[in-house]
Amino acid sequence: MAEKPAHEEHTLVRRAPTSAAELRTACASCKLRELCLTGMMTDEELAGIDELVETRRRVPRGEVLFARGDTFDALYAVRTGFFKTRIMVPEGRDQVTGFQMAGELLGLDGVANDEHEVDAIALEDSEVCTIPYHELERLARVSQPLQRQLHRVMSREIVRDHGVMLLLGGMKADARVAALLVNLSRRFKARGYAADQFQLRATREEMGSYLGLTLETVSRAFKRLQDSGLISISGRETRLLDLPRLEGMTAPSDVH
Amino acid sequence: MAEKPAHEEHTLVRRAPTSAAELRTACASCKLRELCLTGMMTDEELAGIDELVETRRRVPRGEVLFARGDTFDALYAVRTGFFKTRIMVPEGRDQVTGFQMAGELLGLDGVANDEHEVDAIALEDSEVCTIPYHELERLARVSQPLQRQLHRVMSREIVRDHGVMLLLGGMKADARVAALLVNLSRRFKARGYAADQFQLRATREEMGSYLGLTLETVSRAFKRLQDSGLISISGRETRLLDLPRLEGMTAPSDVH
DNA sequence: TGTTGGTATTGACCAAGATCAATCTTGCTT
DNA sequence: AAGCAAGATTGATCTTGGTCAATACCAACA
Repeated sequence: MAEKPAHEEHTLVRRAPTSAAELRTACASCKLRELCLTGMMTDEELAGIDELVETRRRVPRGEVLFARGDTFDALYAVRTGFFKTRIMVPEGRDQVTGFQMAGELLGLDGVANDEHEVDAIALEDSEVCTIPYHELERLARVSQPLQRQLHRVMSREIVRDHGVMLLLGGMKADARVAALLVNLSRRFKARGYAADQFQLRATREEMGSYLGLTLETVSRAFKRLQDSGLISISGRETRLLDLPRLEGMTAPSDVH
Repeated sequence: MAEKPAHEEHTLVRRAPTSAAELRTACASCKLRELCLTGMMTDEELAGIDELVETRRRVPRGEVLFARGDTFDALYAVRTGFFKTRIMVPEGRDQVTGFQMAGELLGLDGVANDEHEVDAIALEDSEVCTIPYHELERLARVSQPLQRQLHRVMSREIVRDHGVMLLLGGMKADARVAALLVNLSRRFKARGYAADQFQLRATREEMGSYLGLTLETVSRAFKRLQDSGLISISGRETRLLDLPRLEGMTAPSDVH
């Protein structure tokens, strides 16, 4: 996973000339908008937002979109592809804090201290919309629906993290893995993809890091789920054979 | 811990008549304001905010400030006291998602879906400021500094949750307990209290639930920390004898 | 086509922490 | 002051998942 040479390209790529036609496909015409920042906004309200998205940017697989310590000045909306965010802890292993797919927002952690707190890395060739943050705040002062939506998105991130805390705090290995699969499934479904079949972009190690497990335990959990006929896996291709039962597993155990 | 009769009082208490003199002690004169929502704002900016805080409300120990499912219409700033938030999972044990002390904000999780996602419970007799959320949004559209601060506070919550995920994902029992103590210490210090001596309001069970451990393990971890001379405890009174070493322990272990 | 490096599986062993259970404290209530 | 209940401590097992290590798989590439 070559992550070294990517980072310097930032400014280069960000301002790369884009055809006018391409730029026209901003929020107003974006298929993902109801998942993204402008959800719930009427067409008139959207009209003024069109120029919000400065430009798009390609992020090849393995490359860093932003890194911890980078000064924060923009959010990124995933247009296509798949990302992970992670925290590098000095002297130790890093930890994955989340996976992001099309229509989801990256970078909200940077608002707190004007610098990013995590690294964001593409797990497959991806494309993001760059949303200049000061511009966004300015518009959010003008447009109440946009303000509303921004706050909702931030709050949703908080709620999501609570879910992960629940998972890490109380669930057993198999339940954690099942919870991740169910979660991905729901998100794919919300985007119009199949709920019961998708590509797993993360490695065992990345999933383990996210779930608070070792890669071996993740591997064994997958095996157990397979043996009980709940899922089937070949390569990256993952199939959820019994979604209801998988969902049933994700109830936190009686621990504590 | 009697949590039953509290809840119905909500509306009663919220609108309880407050003396005009008391109401004057709003954000502008609040000693906690630099920690709270209006931090970084100049006095002129604050002038218009004075009437933001609708009223204050007492919450006796053990009582519920808001519960999961309550419709969300206000944030609460802790003025004095100590709270926990928890998620009740049906059929199972609940999990503590955070502890909140004076100057900290409660209820941000409610923005996402217009209803609260967690229960907030006072761990000691407390007092909160009620901040009507629509009013806050309105003001945030007018005042850029307030908008800024609101976003920062939300982002900080996200970053904080990442810290907990790190803790739950990778640290051993003793390190988790040490991390909690260090965290409380820093927050007390930021509020002008002693960094190395304070009252632990949470029970072993509550701390365990927050840390993803059983109460027995928390108890044993405390013992080990005491035996190594890092802390001393008598009743609720907790003393941190070697803060640097405690901080040193909180590095996530090499697990995973 | 074979080599290589990253990824995944599988097994044997071990340790941290959960579980079960028996006191011991502490703070309230009457 | 006595009695009680909630909380805390401590000990004896048991289980889960971490650790170490060997091997298998698979795609990119020379």
